[in-house]
Amino acid sequence: MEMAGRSSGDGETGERWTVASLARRAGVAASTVSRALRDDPRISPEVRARIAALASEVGYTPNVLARSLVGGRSGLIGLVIGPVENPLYAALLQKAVSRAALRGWRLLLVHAGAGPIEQATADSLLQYRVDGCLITSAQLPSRVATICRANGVPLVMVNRVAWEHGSAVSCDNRAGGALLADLLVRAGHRRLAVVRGGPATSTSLERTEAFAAHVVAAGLPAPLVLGGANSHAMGYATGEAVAAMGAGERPDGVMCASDLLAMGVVDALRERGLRVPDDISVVGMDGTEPALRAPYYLTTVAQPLDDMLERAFDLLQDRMRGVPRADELVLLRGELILGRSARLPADLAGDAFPGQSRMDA
Amino acid sequence: MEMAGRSSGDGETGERWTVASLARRAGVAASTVSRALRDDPRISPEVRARIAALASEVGYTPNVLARSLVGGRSGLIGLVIGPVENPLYAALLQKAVSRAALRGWRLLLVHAGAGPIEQATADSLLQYRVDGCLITSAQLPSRVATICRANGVPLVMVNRVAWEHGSAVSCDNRAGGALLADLLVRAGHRRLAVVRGGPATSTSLERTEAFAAHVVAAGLPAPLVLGGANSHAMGYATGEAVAAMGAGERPDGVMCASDLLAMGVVDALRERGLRVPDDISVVGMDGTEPALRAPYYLTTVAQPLDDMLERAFDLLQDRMRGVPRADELVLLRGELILGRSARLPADLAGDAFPGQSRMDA
DNA sequence: TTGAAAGCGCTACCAA
DNA sequence: TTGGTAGCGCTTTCAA
Repeated sequence: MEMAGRSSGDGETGERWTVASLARRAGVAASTVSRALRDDPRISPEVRARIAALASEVGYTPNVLARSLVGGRSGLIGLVIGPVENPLYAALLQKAVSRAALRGWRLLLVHAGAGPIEQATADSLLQYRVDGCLITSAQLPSRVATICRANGVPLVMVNRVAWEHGSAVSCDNRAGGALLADLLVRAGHRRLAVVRGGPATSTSLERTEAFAAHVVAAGLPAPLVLGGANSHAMGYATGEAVAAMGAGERPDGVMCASDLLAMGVVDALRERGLRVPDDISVVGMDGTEPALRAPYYLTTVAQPLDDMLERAFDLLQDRMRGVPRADELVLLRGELILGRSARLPADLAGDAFPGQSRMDA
Repeated sequence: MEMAGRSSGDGETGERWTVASLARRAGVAASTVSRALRDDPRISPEVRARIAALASEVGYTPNVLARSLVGGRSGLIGLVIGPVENPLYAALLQKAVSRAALRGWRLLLVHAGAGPIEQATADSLLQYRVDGCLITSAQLPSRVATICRANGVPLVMVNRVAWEHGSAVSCDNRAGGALLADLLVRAGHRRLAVVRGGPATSTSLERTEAFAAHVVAAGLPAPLVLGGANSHAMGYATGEAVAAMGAGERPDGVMCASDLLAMGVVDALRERGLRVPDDISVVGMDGTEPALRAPYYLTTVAQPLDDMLERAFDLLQDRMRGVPRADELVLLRGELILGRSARLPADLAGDAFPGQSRMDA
């Protein structure tokens, strides 16, 4: 009943309409229908209008699978996303979907989560002939990257540095780490600590290394190194450990490799009766939404996710057009967000209350 | 260089291998290759082994698009997911991906987020000939549902009741609401309030209605009705309002339609100096991970997400096989989680500390 | 400006 | 057990 009522030579009842059935119905050739539907200028306005009307009347939808078969492009982008319990990846996912749609691409969800990618799953990239692949995950090695490279599938990674091959768009983690170090140092902190994320994640390494380097360069002792996995639980455990330290050795400022870690640290410190930032300053990095609101109001460096994705899709598009291009690494500057989780330098103290205020990093 | 070295009659250099090129190379017919690769029992073991070896040697990957064209099924499931900043949807997404992979399905990400689905996006369901569709979102009306129905695409909704058509798998929200009401009433709360989510979401309505009904049935005054959107911000605003009430009129127990709301309420109450649960009990619903940990340790009803998805995929699979089946509504019981955000009835008081304890709902 | 025919990569059918 | 052929729905030559 969605189809045309009568099932004469053309509208095969119950079946979906095709270019051929439309052509028969309209009394033209299939090629004409095909061209008309894609607004080929060589088709006369009348015919085009007639076919367009017919198509919309019967609710025709082109079969992209068939189109891809001949055209060679599927319109699909493979998406590998990190653990979405991390709000950062949740945000990336959401933005990626809408941005992809703007370019007429659809996302094939290849993997989500922290676990390794199974072979069968990775194979689907090839089986579905994805035009490109977007990897959003901090883990360094990846089977998907290997497959893409071996098969000429354009690949862009977001929030991670390309490991062996593929292009990448990332926040300038070193700049961010240095920025936070500068902030804490200028605010008068003297005993600092860093809480690291996963040992194999470029983001964590870059952020904490740059922080430490900047602290040392400022003449302070090297920060205490804690953590080692990117999770709230790890942050919490670290916070407990810090709270258990004697007042003489306890750091007065803690830089975390991610907001997730920072939230865990803050939770543990507060549960142990320590006040943030009065007793100890905590800063994070990522700028995820839950970290910016109550009860954290975290001082952090926000990743410019929209810009990152836009650039990532640009890189992908260039390579999908077939133009051979070398791999690129694009670094975008993060934005310092002055929350209420860290003591501020005197010259900034006015900015921090009551909400967050932002300044370019 | 991924291809075979010499480009004789078969291995077209740089191009991907096809059934035809494999056949030429192996000196057999294309149909033989096709059958051999799919382990058709009619192919002799030797030939099959030879072809399998060749295929794996050259790194052949079947083109699913072409296969779908003839076979009629794409192996794709369209996925519409709610706002993933809500950890509930993030968890659902992650579980859906891995569970789909177990059945050999891939997820085509059609939409993510709270916004409405654009027409072009919804059309992709038809264009890519998805075999079925999974909607995970609390919003009641949906363009996608209409499209699926009009085109015979099997549709299952998770965490929401089917609006006009389609099957659905949901947590038994009424039972959950009643369970929480019972818990609070038995613990001696006398002035209760409910914080509702979006006005058009079945989950919110069912949960709060059942809660209220149960409270009234217990002989207490009808709960105060607050809220009206499912977000942390709304929870926070509601918590502020509650905190501002005079001690005489302020509720002593608040039931929230979601964990997200409950977290907001708790954050606001605490920021205003009220203690949870000493001054006021707060319970949520969903059982999302952030709500279960510090600083919330929420008392809530956890949705059995794994079971829900499994059932949803079962429903989908039945309908994808072509067997005509009526729409079904599957309700699964949630699990009461005794956290630390609500005062407990005397008979349960021992269970609640120090971690969470669980009991079947 | 339109039509006829070939073919994308694969599977299914009918013979051999 | 294997091969040839047709055809899925579409686009794209090449002719008319």
